[in-house]
Amino acid sequence: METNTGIIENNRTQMRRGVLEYSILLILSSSDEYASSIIQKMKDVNIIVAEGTIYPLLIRLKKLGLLNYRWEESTQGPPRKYYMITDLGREQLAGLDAAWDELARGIETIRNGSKA
Amino acid sequence: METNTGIIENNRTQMRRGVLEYSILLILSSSDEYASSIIQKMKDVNIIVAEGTIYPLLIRLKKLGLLNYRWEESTQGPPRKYYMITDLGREQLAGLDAAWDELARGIETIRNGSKA
DNA sequence: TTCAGTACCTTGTATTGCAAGGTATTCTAA
DNA sequence: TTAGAATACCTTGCAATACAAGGTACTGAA
Repeated sequence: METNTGIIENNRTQMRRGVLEYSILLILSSSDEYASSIIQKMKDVNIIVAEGTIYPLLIRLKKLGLLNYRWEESTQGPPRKYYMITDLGREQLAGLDAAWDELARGIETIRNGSKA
Repeated sequence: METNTGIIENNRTQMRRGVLEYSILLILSSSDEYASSIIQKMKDVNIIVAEGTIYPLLIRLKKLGLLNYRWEESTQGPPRKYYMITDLGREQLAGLDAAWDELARGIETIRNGSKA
């Protein structure tokens, strides 16, 4: 059992890594969210990400001017840091959309080539 | 000018990284190739990869038993090391196909969610 | 006042892609 | 025969970064 620390699981992780920032910007482009809710939304689509990954990343994207945040009280625990996307963030997101499309097209092409 | 060492280029690279092994296995699943021709085939679909990346990777995949190679004379230079995929390689490739599909579906879902 | 739940954040480690540099073979032209 | 260009192989060292693990702090209930 647990033979699955192999190539596949490893690559699944690698693939995820490539789209982390992209996913975050995508999620925030439709609504403001706080770290835990972003993690949950990603988990919902099987993109698993750890806390230790998301916090530094959000801070980095904030520093780059792609995100901002506001504090908001919660009735069920400590205050939440809601992140929102900036205009610059939306600009960059458009570029990432294009990058993703290009990659997906590339993979598709190789895949089809291997059927020929 | 050259403001493009920014988030986008960086992420484009990151995205590529996630699919390096996958692309190599895909390419080798349809024909045997040597390092330079793999690099060229990937470049053809806009997945840029450096020599210093591909050689260690091929060696690693060989060690893992996913690839094998044979030497072949060339009329235009030094002998070429042709890599071929093994049965184990094909098995793993199937897993990577699934991993890619899952990721692509996940991104697609988030994307559509952000239109709603 | 203690515990569980939620939310935030930091540190250290390990992986790994790539730039740069290096070796070797073949062919061509001087 | 020797110099250079083209092709092909490979290694070393650096930098980036995801994550596991560990830590702080606020809230409400028992």
